[in-house]
Amino acid sequence: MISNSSKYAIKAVLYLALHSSEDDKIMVKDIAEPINVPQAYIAKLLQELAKRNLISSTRGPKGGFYLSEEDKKGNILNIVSAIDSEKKLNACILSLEHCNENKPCPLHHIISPSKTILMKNLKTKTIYELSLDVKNGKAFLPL
Amino acid sequence: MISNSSKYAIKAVLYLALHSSEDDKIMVKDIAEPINVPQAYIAKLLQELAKRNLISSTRGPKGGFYLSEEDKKGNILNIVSAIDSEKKLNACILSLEHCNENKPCPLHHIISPSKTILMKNLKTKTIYELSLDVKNGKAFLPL
DNA sequence: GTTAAAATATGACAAAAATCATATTTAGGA
DNA sequence: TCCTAAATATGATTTTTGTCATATTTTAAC
Repeated sequence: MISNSSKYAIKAVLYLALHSSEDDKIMVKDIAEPINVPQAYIAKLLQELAKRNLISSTRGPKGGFYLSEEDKKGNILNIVSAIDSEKKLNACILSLEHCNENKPCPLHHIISPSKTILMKNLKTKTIYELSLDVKNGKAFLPL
Repeated sequence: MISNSSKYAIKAVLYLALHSSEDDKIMVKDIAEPINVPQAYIAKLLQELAKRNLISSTRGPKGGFYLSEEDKKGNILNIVSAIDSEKKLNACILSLEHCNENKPCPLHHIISPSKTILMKNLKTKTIYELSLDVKNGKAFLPL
């Protein structure tokens, strides 16, 4: 339901939230190591996020990836949606089709509460707020 | 987190719960079609479940798969565990390591409530109870 | 016992996801 | 303006997952 790629992307974005700014861009090679994801792999993911304006980047010397103030207002669900396909996300965790509150499949009531909560939580907090938790010692890195 | 194979297995088991008994075994070819899963594929999955005693089977003429009374007391989590690896199941939905209540990663509180609920729900109801929901019109098939 | 009907075991093949490699484009600084 | 440092684009390779095929074993019925 949530791919490995998404998880890597989340790691990278949180890393950027904590360590980058418009004047302090970070190159892929300096992101890959601390978050423990292969460089070529995370590069591809970051490029995709940049293309969708979820993170920012500039090329050339002194270039790199960073989060603008606007970017920091984004949420985790945005990241996951960008990497995984929309369909996968909306699918029931057990991918049952034609299944809803009115005409539930036998598993609907088993699955749907957790899905509802997950979706809500994934978009409630901003990237910025999540990074604050780390600064305040309420949460810990590395992931 | 929950593979396609698991979902197919669940479908098949629910089908067996509704249509089979010790005196009424069902051959793979008669399961594959109604649940809309390739025969050779579901066969492999059912064999795995049978090996782990989550469902029952006998070979030869008049043979087939079925659920014993004991089998019907099982839950969905058993099925999923048998097909997907233990590690995958226990992993955080975002597969963050070394992450717990005391030392949560930034996403822990976003993820863990939904995971807790899912795990609980997956083992609360028995296969039998789920099949009753269908008989009573509280839930609907096919999935 | 022999036969036929079923599951079982094994493994080949295909598709998708994850990983890695390389050539191209852009931007800053000498 | 030219060189170099960075992202970007593209796509090749590997691994995992899903799908299919076939030979073997077991069991019931005659």
